[in-house]
Amino acid sequence: MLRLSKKADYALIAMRHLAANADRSAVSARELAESYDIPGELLAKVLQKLVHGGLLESHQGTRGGYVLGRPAAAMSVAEVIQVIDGPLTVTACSEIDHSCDQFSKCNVRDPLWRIKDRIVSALSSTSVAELAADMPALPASTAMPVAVVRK
Amino acid sequence: MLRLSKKADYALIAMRHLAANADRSAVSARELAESYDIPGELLAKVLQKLVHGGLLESHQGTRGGYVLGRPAAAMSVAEVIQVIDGPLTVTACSEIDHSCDQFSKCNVRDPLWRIKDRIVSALSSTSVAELAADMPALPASTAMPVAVVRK
DNA sequence: CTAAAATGGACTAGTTCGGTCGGATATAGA
DNA sequence: TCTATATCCGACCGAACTAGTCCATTTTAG
Repeated sequence: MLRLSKKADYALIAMRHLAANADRSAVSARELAESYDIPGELLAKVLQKLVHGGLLESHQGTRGGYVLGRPAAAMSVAEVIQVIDGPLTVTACSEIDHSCDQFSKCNVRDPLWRIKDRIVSALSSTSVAELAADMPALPASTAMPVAVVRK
Repeated sequence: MLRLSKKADYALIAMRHLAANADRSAVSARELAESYDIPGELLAKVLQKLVHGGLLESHQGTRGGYVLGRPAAAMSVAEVIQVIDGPLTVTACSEIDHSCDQFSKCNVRDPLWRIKDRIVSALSSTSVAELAADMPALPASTAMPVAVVRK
């Protein structure tokens, strides 16, 4: 699998939106949720975590909302994911967690850790700014010719 | 997260073992399970999947067991994982699955797919043979000086 | 014939995940 | 000062998934 969680997805979508509209003032959780059809209260949680992680700044009260905590170029996809889902690990074990039943006898740990490093580097070398630069703007309906979908 | 499943772990451990002992005759599921403290019947299922996927060959009956289906150098970690856990996907959506609620409005899909490609390439470029070459042999207790573990 | 092995389906307990609910606090603007 | 609109935060819930179990069948070497 290696799939990232829905919360992490939502976080990246929100970060990308805020990066693309960095000029505008704070954007509310509600506005983001409606723009992307994300359950509002869940997105709110995600945004709060991003605030705790220092990736966003929040402004409470009427006309409040969220703004990037740092320049988009200085925040990586890896950071966003880690703030939401915790440490990036491919295996159950890590340098500080030997609790896996197979730890002592495991014969694939080292090579897998090395693969993990490559994955982390792929995620770390992509900045939120790059996410935002990737596609035109939001409402510009991405009219790419969708390939025929067969079940 | 991005963690791979326990079954995939078990599969890799087994593949590595069989690659390292490719000279010997078939190894039984039971023997593998005992060597690595893996629940026997679960490992059996995993091995069966690997057979279906063509990565292993099985011999039934007394003194039966499993052997590599191809040279270890011709099987990648990516293949093993896919045979066990299905297609490698980072996002809920893919080229053939647009069922994600956010698909139409998603603004991070393309960059994430590109990251996925990098991950797949990391997994595809590591062969089972490399796994096996990585550490000495099995019982040679890896006496690496374990760093002090705190909490 | 028998013991050891793979095969394969059904089932279960536990955990995680996505999502919801409710209340508390903060604040801009009328 | 009052109110609508926000963030904040903890508790909760159902569904899906995961790891693991159980059991019955088939194959085959000795």
